[in-house]
Amino acid sequence: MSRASRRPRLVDVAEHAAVSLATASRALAGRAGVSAEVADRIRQIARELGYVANPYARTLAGGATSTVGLIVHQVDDPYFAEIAAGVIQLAAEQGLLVQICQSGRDPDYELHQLRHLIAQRVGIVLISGSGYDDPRMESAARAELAAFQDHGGRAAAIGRHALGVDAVLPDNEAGGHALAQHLMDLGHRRIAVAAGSAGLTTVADRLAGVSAAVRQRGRSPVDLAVVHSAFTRDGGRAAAERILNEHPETTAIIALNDVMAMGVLSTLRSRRVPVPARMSVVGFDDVSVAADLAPSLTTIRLPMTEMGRTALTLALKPRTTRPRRRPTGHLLVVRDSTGPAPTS
Amino acid sequence: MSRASRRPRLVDVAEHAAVSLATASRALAGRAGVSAEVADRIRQIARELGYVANPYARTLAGGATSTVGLIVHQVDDPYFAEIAAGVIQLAAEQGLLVQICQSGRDPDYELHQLRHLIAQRVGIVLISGSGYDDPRMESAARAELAAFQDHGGRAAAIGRHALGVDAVLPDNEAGGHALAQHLMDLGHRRIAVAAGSAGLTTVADRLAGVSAAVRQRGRSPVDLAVVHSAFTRDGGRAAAERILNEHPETTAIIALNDVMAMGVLSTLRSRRVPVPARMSVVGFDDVSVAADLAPSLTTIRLPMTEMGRTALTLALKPRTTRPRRRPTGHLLVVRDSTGPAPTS
DNA sequence: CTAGGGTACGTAAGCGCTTACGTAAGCGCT
DNA sequence: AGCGCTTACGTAAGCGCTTACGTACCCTAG
Repeated sequence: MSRASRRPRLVDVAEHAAVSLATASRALAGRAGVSAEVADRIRQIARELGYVANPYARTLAGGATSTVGLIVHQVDDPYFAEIAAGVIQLAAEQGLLVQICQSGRDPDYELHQLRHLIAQRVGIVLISGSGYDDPRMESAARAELAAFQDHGGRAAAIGRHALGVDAVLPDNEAGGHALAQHLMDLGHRRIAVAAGSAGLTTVADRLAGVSAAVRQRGRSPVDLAVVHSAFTRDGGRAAAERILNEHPETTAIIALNDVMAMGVLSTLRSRRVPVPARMSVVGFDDVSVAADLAPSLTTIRLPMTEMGRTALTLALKPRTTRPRRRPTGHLLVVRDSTGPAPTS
Repeated sequence: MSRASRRPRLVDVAEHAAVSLATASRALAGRAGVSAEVADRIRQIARELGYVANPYARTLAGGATSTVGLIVHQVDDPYFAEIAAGVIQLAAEQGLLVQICQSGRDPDYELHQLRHLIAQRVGIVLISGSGYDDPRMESAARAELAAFQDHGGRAAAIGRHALGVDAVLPDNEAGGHALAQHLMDLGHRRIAVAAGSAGLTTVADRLAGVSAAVRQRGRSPVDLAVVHSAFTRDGGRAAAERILNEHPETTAIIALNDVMAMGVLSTLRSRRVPVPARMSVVGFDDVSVAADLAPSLTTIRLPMTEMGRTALTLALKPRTTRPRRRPTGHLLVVRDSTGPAPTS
């Protein structure tokens, strides 16, 4: 290996400016104790030299850690991809770097990743994905995050509320309610839900909204069948199979997220069930491809990219005594996958 | 803030094991100079204490940097999301963390991100996205990577070959050739290409394959119209508009990637052009949603996730004098978006 | 004119690790 | 027995920063 000149260090800047290390450090950090003109000169020289602080030295010496750890289930799931895009965007604007981990939807592995991230001394942890109904499932992660914050770390959650940290939370219940309402308005009376794994709060909340809407419909009762499966495309396929087999009279399927809806549509296509003529389908999230599916998907729009940005914003603000909660808006987007209930 | 006990440090491990810092360090790094039994004892104690080396201290002291920087255009573009998923997967298996950056398809910003990553002292840089025809566009990045490697950094590229580093490269030309061949076999003689920005090697290569296939068809000549636009869904929409307006006799559109194809399909849908009855459409990449589009997309399959893994694998191997090139397989996947040319 | 206090800067002590070098013990060889 | 070599370990010098503390200096008030 050749050895081109090494990167400039802080001493180089200090020497050029004829000041001490401490002064140079203070000037570049923008801290008090340096006269304005000296600080300007130092910054100028640093720029000319192309000086960039070594983050390892900086962090080791007790400075701020400038990296944010982001945990998602799967980056190539469009829901998480959009969240990640938002986080990365804002991080770049702030000069932060983001370390990304996939939990693969496995709570144990997720905990492992969380520990790993903290062990790697990231300054901020952002965790997305659904929480678990059973509080014991969350308690380990919760404890880990609490200890992390006690050591000065900052954390925020996206779409989960039981972690004891700031969170940005969509109103899953209202969204579920709106979907069911939309279908009932179209005359559907036999509705099936392709739900994600039982035990997930996201599933429970969205489902609760659906049930509530159905229950409010006192007269002309509605049949509601719930089939649990994985929150993935294949999960959606499996759920649709079961719905077609076990609840053949169903006229509308509520998939609890868009990725499942894609699986549902796929199964309906291969089973030659016309959508929406014979079966209406709705999703949840409005991932960007939802509009391009066959047929385009009626769904609840969540501002994923913005959610990612908001979560980082929360984590960047000084911590409050009680965890903050930022609600996100949501919107029913009606497209071509829903239509009037077939008159059998 | 409470101060729960600090994380264990190497001295703690050393003390418990009654050895020196140096010995503990060697044992945990698996380096020579420690007897097997002592090394085992040290590792055992480290495990019990839950010791995890501080990566900042380790790196500062000259140890290996264990973080890989990944540059993509946009994480929520499915092509890049799948690459990222592969990189993150393998990195996790290897105990590495990945820092991810978005270049937003802007060569200047990409260079900025590259510099930032290197300034942050990542150990490995992986760069994806298309290269540029004009070698001067790549030269700055190339120089940056060369200097980086001279300082012991490792780098690999995904889908770009002019960077002077190891690369995993799909055969874009053969893919383009296969697509054109497929359409000509179906009887299409007026083909339009919805190409990404001119100046991108990926575009040029795929286009070259298309042209070659058309040229080889000596008898029964084929009209080929090329429309350049952005490598995005909106770019696909715009290209399709122009094709419909300026080349109304077109019977098949080759979108040079799937994301553009999504835009093309979207435009055809709103313009009520039946696919494939009136117009065949093909894409390139086979992103996971390609099968769920309306209609499902005929395309060239590239193993994106595997490409991500391969790139990291290359970077992890000791460097060779000449940059290595790993070809990737590709496969024509025929679905419902292509059909026989309409007999006008 | 001097005590007290603020400001601007320098000195030096780490942060937690890796590693070059030093040393003592054990080995085989002449 | 004495030599040199290897092996196993310890000592200590950094890596490039931040920051507590120390020291000039200047300004104001008494």
